Amino acid sequence: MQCLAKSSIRRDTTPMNIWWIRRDLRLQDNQALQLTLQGSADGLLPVFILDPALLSAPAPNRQAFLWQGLRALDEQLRRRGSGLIVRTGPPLEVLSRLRAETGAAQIVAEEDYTPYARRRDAAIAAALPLTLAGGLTVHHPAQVCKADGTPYTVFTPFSKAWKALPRPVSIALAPDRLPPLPTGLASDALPEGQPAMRFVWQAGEVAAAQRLADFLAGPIADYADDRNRLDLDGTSTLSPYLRFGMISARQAALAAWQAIEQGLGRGAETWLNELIWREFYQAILYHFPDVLQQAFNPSLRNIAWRDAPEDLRAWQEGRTGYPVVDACMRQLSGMGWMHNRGRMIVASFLVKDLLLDWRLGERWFMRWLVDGDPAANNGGWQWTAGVGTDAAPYFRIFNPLLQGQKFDPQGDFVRRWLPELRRVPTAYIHTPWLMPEDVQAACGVRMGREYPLPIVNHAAARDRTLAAYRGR
DNA sequence: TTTTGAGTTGTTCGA
DNA sequence: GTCGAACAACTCAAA
Repeated sequence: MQCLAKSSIRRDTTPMNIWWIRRDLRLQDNQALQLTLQGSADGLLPVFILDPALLSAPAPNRQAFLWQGLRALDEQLRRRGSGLIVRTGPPLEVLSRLRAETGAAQIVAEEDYTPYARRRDAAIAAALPLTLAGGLTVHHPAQVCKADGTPYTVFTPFSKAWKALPRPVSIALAPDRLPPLPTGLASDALPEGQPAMRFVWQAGEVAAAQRLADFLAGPIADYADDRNRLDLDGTSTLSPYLRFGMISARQAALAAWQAIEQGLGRGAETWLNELIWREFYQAILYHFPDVLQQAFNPSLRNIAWRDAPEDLRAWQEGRTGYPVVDACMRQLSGMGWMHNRGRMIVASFLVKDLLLDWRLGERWFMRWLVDGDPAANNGGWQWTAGVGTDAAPYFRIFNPLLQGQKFDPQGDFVRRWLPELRRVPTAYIHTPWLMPEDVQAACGVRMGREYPLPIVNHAAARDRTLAAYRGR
């Protein structure tokens, strides 16, 4: 009762519930928010917790995006008569204290499927009245299972079962008005946060909706073909928004279904499939949390990876001597994002040309990606390395020259991210080491000086990798 | 229980 | 230049 006496909060008038915001930074189609409002209490306490266990991981771009998104959410909340409360510390302690301060009854949050989130939530649910709501995915991972109740581990049957489930019919609109915050409730300041690069991402629900509208008005029509082109803006670029729930998976899927009905068939179908891939990897992580530590496929856990820190650094810094690989890596450091085709190219290069452990690449991506999501990132890396569920066949090794020529035919993408190659003729843009001396002189790129020679011979590296995979 | 068909995203080689 | 087959064998999912 001591804390009651000390407290300056009026807690006698309005009973309230806590909306614990984690990766659902939106007011529209937010099941956790709806559930909080539907509870017995009249008051609403939107809370974001700065959890040291999560924020200690180096991810400057994602954090900058998060802070910006929280500011945007705070503004949306204020406009509706509420506001965002920010607190710092281990979530269990923070929530306990907050309940003591305000007399809040229930805590509601959107369910998250990472092993850390599940451990955390289980511990909190054991001590406090925590209710979890769906929303991170369209369908809960436990819903998309085989007839015998076990999870799918192959994409195609998973997607068939996913599509056979009843479609969500409507989304909940953002509430017009929200109950006011109790007076005198302390809130920590949001960190400023410096992104590692000139930030091109506009965070928040409004920006997400705009991005979706732009995608639906243009690129979706040719998505089936153009999504693979590095030199075009053919993708949705919604991944950072989906990562932080600034748009819900359900909103995206509904948009895809509508587009299909409006006759944007092939493009929209392909995009829906990509959304289902996202759900697939969330489900894999949910059912097989160990994938974050080791290969899903037990027979591929003992590949003899090379130990070559110099090669790793060359890959990280984008100076492997393969222009398309280097341009993609510079795109990552330059904008905290990489084209999906690029992710496959550089992942294949790290694993199958350099024969370095896929987990090194997984970690590097998590550090820099603004959309870095443990499930999707891990799924992608295991797929490329050929060690995961439904993995690429061992012999599927990307040839960086062919990939560059196919998906960046004029070299526009390479020139955008590797300005040192701007004057290299298109005929040599993906194979600058083949330039004769006079061409090198003419375009001002001397191999080994302005641009590195390839750090590995692809054909030889390919044979090395085939041997390593056979010999495991 | 057994059987059958299928499995995101590629490359290379030889006709 | 284009085209089809080979690259292994295995596991999954469903009948």
